[in-house]
Amino acid sequence: MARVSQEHLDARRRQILDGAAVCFARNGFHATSMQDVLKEVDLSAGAVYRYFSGKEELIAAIVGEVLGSVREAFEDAARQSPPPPPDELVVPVLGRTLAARENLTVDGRPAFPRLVIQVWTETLRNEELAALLREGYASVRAIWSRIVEAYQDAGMMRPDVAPDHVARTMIAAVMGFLVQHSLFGPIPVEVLRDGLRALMSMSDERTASHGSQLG
Amino acid sequence: MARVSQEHLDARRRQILDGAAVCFARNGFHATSMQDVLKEVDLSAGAVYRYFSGKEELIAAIVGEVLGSVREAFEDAARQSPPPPPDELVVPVLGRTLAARENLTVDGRPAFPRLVIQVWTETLRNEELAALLREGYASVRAIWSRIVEAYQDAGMMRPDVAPDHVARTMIAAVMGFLVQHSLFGPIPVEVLRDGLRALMSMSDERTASHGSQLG
DNA sequence: GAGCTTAAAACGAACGATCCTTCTTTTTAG
DNA sequence: CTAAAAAGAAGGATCGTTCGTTTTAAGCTC
Repeated sequence: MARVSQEHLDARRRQILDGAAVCFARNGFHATSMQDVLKEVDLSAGAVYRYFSGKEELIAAIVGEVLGSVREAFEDAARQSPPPPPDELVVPVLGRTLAARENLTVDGRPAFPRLVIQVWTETLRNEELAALLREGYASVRAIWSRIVEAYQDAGMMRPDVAPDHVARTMIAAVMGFLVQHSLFGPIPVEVLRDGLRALMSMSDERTASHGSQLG
Repeated sequence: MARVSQEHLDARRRQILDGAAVCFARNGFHATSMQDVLKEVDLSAGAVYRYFSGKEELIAAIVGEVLGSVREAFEDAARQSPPPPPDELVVPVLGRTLAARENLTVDGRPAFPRLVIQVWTETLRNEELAALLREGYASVRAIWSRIVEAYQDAGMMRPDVAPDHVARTMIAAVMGFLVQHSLFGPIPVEVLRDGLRALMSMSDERTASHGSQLG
């Protein structure tokens, strides 16, 4: 094809990104060869290298997309008003995250959660990508801290804990759930929701004095 | 050296494992070349291949050790009697995990948490290692479920949530904390402890009827 | 609108580099 | 002196990438 429509070019680029994403989710970035990718997307080297300057750029593009999707999932969930309690806040975050790129699968399982872990390891060796991750993390952390402050202001939560610490704890729970999802297969989101709900039911008797006027 | 003492053989094996672990924590298993490992441990190929049949076996050995250490950390913490509440249970788990292989560092930072993430990705592509991970996870999950049952039996936690769900949630929190530690640098364990403590202080008003007789 | 033109798009063989591993040689400890 | 341990050059395979060739589709001509 020559002098092809912009839509075709975009579709090709996406085709390559999707095929590469599947390969990377299956085997990781560096155990996946370019030949693997070429076979998966059913294109020749010449075709792929027209759209991406090399493997590095392909990886960077995918990492960027994945980080963006996760960040959006966290930020969108936090946009709800009024902010739902933690156990319910976690549902839309994971819902959106697990639904991301649902069309891409690795032996019948969604590829995206696997991709997330792979992306984490890649940020460990690529400072540029690490900076991107840090930026998104900082943003999410700040937004979620606001929600925690709301909990405290409403007397729903003891006020003597730094909101940031609670935010990081909640983010950790979501991350860990995502890991379990990747490593052990699909888990209903309700597992985490109910788990948090149960934790929330534990009256803390050691320093019980906080705003909630007990009925 | 010829006809060398058993201790020397053991020390060599450990030297190789430690050097390789640092390399793998830095760059991942498959972006690390054998030459990288050889340079790190300051040995020749002939020496290393006397102790390990190849890269694959080296990876498997390290993955096994890492999974074992993490599993021990989780199980040991659960052995405390009486079982501490979640926020305090989490402290020894992370303490032991973060202290594992503390002598190994990647540019000044502990290598072990990074290694954990790398291990996860490796289990995604190696069914044998995946089985090992599943086994350890199942064991930890069962043991932690017991602790949750104790919470419920003592009236500290609402009894209408499956203990396994709570166990998985707590494990998720620890895993996620570990991820944050790897990706963003050292975090005091108190962050997670206080975060959980705050969550535990949230009286769940929707279905408040559970055993704890509010004083 | 059929056929030709042409430049873009895709192909795929092949290159140098690097990979993991082997194997011969050298060194070393008992 | 001897056999184990370590060395390190080199083999074969595979890697990412390039580049000359072929195919294709949009535009032009008649």
